Amino acid sequence: MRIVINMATRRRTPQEEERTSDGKVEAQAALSRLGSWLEERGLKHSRQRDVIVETFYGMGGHVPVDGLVARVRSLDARVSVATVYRTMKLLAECGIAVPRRFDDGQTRYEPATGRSHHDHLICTGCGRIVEFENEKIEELQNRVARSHGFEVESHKLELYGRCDRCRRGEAGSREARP
Amino acid sequence: MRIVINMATRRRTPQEEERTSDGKVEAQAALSRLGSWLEERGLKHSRQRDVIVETFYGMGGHVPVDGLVARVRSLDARVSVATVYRTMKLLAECGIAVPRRFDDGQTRYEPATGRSHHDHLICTGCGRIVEFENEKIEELQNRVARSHGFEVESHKLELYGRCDRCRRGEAGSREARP
DNA sequence: TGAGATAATGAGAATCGTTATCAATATGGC
DNA sequence: GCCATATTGATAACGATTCTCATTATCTCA
Ligand SMILES: [Mn+2]
Ligand SMILES: [Mn+2]
Ligand SMILES: [Zn+2]
Ligand SMILES: [Zn+2]
Repeated sequence: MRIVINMATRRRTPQEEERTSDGKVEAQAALSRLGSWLEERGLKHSRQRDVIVETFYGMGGHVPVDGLVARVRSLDARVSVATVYRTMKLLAECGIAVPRRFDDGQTRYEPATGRSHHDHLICTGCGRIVEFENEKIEELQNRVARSHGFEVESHKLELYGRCDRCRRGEAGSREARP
Repeated sequence: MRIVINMATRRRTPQEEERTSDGKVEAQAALSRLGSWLEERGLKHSRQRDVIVETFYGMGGHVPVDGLVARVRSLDARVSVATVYRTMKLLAECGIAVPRRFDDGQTRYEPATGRSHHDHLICTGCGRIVEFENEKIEELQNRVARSHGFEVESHKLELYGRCDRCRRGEAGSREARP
């Protein structure tokens, strides 16, 4: 077995993340990170920000804002949509969440703490989203960009298709169809 | 020199297309293709569809709908936005135009006739859009998808970064900033 | 050529996701 | 607790696109 500190601190792959994350510890880390980020720039804490962060981390995956609003409101019915949108923007700014816009015109957020860059496979049947990393593709992207005089700052790579489950006729849907 | 028929009929690369397309001949081809497509399903053709197709092909590149509307209206001020949207959807359906949604929330269309699949480099400085094809990336995409049980139907690959011109400080803008 | 059937159009209302406005409220340092 | 000010909630506004529906154009066939 490896040294525990090592296991805990290195970046996890998407697959590992999916297996190990239960939301609770991640949420705590995110909250304290948000806390110091806010203090550094003279901003204030709030009850609703805490609720939103905890709920967000509790949901996991690629969370659409309206879904998050619904879940948050089941805990505190007075939280407004505006606050949820504002808070998720904050989380993106301070590196706690990453916004994703797939092809269905709504922004989803996914937890970012301790996770590495990855791209997405999206099932056009059931909406399932699978993450992958491919160093070779990234390398080729940089190469083709440079050959056209570009320096890549970011990229978007989404593969749309049918997952194995859907090709067999089942219609399981764990993530809402995007 | 190669045989002329061969040069004229094979699919052109993005770069060749950019150099050779003047819009006029392409527009004629597109119009007749649209004509038979409409007749095949008992639809009618119309003055405004002709104007829209001609204008669209005259503009070239990656045309935002509002830009197309403006240009069309300079020829016929009565054409409504609804008609332009409807027509562009038609053109997409019959394979004359391809819709593209880059990261600025508006749909652009590009001419599709006789062009091959390609992806895009987008300059975050001036909005310039450069097209590229990379067979190796496509191959790797299929491979990674299959390894996760997916069969790719379509994909989106966009590389965002700064072009050579912009990195040198110029701010030339041939395509509107997306 | 003209009537009838129906597809297409134009104007504007409606939609959707998101952001802006602004008065009311909460927070944090003193 | 007080005050300055950051945050909130309710709702209006927004931009892109689609929908509605009454009017108009196109096509077919006599
Ligand atoms: Mn992800
Ligand atoms: Mn293109
Ligand atoms: Zn599926
Ligand atoms: Zn540029």
